[in-house]
Amino acid sequence: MQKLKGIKVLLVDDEPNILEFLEMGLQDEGFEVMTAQDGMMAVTLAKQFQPHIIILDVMMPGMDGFEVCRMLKKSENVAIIMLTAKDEVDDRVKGLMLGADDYMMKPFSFEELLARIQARIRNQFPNLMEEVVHGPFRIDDRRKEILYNQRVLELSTTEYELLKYLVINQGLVLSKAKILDKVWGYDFGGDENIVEVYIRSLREKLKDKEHRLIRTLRGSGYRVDL
Amino acid sequence: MQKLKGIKVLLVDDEPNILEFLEMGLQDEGFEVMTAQDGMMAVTLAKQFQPHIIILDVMMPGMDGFEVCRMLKKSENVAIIMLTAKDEVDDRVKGLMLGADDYMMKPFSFEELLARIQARIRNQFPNLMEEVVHGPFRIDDRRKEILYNQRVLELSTTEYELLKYLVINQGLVLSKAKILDKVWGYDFGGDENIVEVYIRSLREKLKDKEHRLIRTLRGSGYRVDL
DNA sequence: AGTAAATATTAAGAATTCGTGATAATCTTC
DNA sequence: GAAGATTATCACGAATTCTTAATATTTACT
Repeated sequence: MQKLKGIKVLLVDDEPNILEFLEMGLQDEGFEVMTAQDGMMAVTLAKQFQPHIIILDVMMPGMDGFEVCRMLKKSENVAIIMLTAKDEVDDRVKGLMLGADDYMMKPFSFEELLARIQARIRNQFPNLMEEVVHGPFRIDDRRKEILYNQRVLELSTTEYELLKYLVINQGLVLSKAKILDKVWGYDFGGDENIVEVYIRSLREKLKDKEHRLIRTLRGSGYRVDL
Repeated sequence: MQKLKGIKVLLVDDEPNILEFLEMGLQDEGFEVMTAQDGMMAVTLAKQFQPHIIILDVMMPGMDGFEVCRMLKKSENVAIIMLTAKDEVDDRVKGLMLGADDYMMKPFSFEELLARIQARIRNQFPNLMEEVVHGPFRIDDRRKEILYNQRVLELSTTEYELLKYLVINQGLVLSKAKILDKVWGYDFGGDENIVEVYIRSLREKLKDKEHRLIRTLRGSGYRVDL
């Protein structure tokens, strides 16, 4: 498995045992870890420590996880994974989770948490991975730039997000529904046609006239071949 | 002027005013700063945060500065500067200070503290010194001046702070929300438009007619390219 | 080949975001 | 307290981006 270097993780939970358990485990994996036991502390620490990712328990005395998530998402570029007990998950909670990037139900295995963290990092900070270069593509997320054959592509935000998603999942077939979910968000009401429109725009900018780079798999979706 | 980058400082004092004053000043100088208001917290934070240097007030309720110093010096590789009120300094205190690397008597000027910190760092972490020239920009934080191509820019305070923030984070995309947070403060109530207005003013003074120096990334923010 | 479904292409208008100049409010300085 | 600089607000036009919808083309299947 790939090792991530210099990734900062902030753990927030009111149970010291869990906190310590996770802290030791993550440090062992090479993460830089800090911990907070309540919401206020979490917000303060997040501003100071500037973590890449926050593992955030929903149920806490005082300011709860939702509140913390809302406050930080506004201004900080950080991935948030929410933790919740299994029996707390109803629709209301699910709704509130939406600000987060991912969520997990307790109890979970440490391996699972690790996998989720890696997935988040890959998604949100692909430049921190040792592998930033996907064939002729180079994704620089901090600059919000994608290079194709050493040339900067002039992309709108949506085009950028879409191409990034496609390239990162290079080799996989991605259905339009899935693309819509990931790039436009689960609550996008419009037609799937918009994906086609954007794919076309990307192909044009990539001079992919023959559709060899971004392949159409009729009935299944699209796939980037490198 | 030489600048220190990535130096972590932990401030420990029970007076929030002093704490805040020093924190802002040091952050302004480019240090990574965290704060603690009592001895217990200081020890906990020191273990997690692994600061290069600790500024430690002697007189605190609960665990006092000596105690904290003793505990940390045993196991952590950290420089400690102790702070004490002038009238507390007798021979007994001097004796106890010996564990520390340096000490200062209150009141002291910020400049003095800076000098001491720099001296300590030079001594204990000589490999961390760095020059602060960002391409054609030279930021002189003591004079609150920014030079662009050897010319002094005539900037208002806000313009100065904004340009400094942009230049220091050169190459990164900074959202307007984030800029507001960092330059105007988290509690600024107004509209994000003010960022646009100031960006415009900076572009004018930088003669950046083509927006090549300060680029707009529509929907994402701004980015300085050097 | 004929047909239906899926995808591609295009263009137009809706919506959003940004830039700009004017102006009001606030703070400084003499 | 007048003059000047600075900061903040506002409104509107310009520019870009997003979305939709209508039409064309391709593909799969009978």
